[in-house]
Amino acid sequence: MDGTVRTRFAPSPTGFMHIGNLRTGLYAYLFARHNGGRFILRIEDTDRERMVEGAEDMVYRTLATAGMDYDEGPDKGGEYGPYVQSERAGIYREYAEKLVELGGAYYCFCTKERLESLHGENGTHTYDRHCRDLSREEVRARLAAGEPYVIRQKVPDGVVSSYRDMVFGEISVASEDIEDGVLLKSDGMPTYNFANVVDDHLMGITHVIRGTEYLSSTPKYNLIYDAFGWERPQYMHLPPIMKDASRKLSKRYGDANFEDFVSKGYLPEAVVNYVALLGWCPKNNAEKMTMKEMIEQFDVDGISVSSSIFDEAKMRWLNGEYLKAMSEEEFFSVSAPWIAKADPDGRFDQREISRLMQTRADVLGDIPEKIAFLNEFGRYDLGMYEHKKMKMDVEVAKRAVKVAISAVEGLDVWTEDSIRTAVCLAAEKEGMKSGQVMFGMRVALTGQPSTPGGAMEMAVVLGKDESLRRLRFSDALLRE
RNA sequence: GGCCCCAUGGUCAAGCGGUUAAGACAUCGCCCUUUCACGGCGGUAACCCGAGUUCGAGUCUCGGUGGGGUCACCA
Repeated sequence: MDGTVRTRFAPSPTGFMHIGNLRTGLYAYLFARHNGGRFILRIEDTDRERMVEGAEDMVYRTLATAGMDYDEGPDKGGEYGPYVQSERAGIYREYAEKLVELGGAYYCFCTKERLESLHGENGTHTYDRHCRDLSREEVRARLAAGEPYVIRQKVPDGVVSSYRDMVFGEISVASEDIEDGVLLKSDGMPTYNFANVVDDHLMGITHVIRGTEYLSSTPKYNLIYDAFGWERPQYMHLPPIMKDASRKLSKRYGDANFEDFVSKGYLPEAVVNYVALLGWCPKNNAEKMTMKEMIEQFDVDGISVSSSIFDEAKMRWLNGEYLKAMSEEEFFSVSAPWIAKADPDGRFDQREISRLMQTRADVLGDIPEKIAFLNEFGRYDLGMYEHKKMKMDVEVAKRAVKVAISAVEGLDVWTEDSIRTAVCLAAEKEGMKSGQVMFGMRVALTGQPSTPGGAMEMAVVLGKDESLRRLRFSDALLRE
């Protein structure tokens, strides 16, 4: 032990990485990096039935795109491997047997039927310690006879197991409230709890960072450390992230998972940034932070004890901040695929569209819908021409569109400036306010009540031919 | 039900015995503007309830209520 902080992220490969899971890993990562320590990835696949094909790769991919680099892991190696629990089965058995020797565990031959008869009224199962005091000889004989068995923890009587959690403080549970849980299953695989204790110890984990679902069972695991004579790690339990006031975000309902957000057009760094804020507030109260800043600022004092509700609206806002902070070039490179969805043939000026979208989209996925009018233009509701403040109605619009057509049809140079000059001049000649002409022109060009830019910008994006075609179409529509 | 934990605006949250109870998102209004945005300015909005402790309580203690977690050969 050289005092180096070592934390681990230990997901089980049972599906997508949801936001709550990601945050747990992120805090473990930030804590390790903040303290100049090491961050370890361990795959917990002791439950073969729930394993999902490809889920392990998803873990690697997610960590990579989230920017959480680890020092040791299944695909990275390290001196404490293997880092996949299914490859460590022999180790757990060895330690379980050793714990029996040490008096901290015992063999149990109870059948499933017997166990089921123990079920309480509320669906609770409390093992009655039936096999706890079997004689050494009997155990040996039944083992030799090949009877199936599990190894259970022998919880000492009359003690209160307590520890100081880094975020929740003192937690104590009396031993009469702790069951003699299974450590090694009849298939020879360890239960999650036992594998965790053994692995965390063997891998030199100094700080165990995980969700509050383990807050009240930690005293039980500590008893195992004690029985082995091992030093206990520090614990940092994290409150849950909720979907609403009473439901947790969960994999089962397909809630909020990282990859989904990325494919919806969220920037990975924005998602990570937002998730970091759910349950943690840095001393300087900053909200938009780079990973580097988060590492610098990360502090246990800022972690909250109460649960928080995931708010996509705020994440949208944060994502928009990231988008706006990009250079035009950077934004173009990330927005281009989304622009192409609405304009697959590249008929329009993609760079110009990108420029217009940068301040108008919070999420890249908003882009196709906002520019759908590029490829979809036809009859539309004339009510769009109504605008009290601009003193617009269909009658004014008829004149406006006419003026707009006459103003621009002879134009050789097609830029915002040249169009504006021509339109203003024509409006003045007709005794109209230029704003009215432009308002009418914008609607006539797009058939939309709201557009990602003004009339000049829309005209430039559409180009002269398409602009005139649309203005004439609208002119005809208006006089029907 | 037993045990453990939690409780500041709609949401994220600051606050750690004395504050006009921050800030952000959302929302509303105004300004800017050729529309929509962006941007700027401003508004509405909170300490779950009840007892204590204290000169003084969002902050400490206890009780209640509400919510979450856990009680598996799942993780």
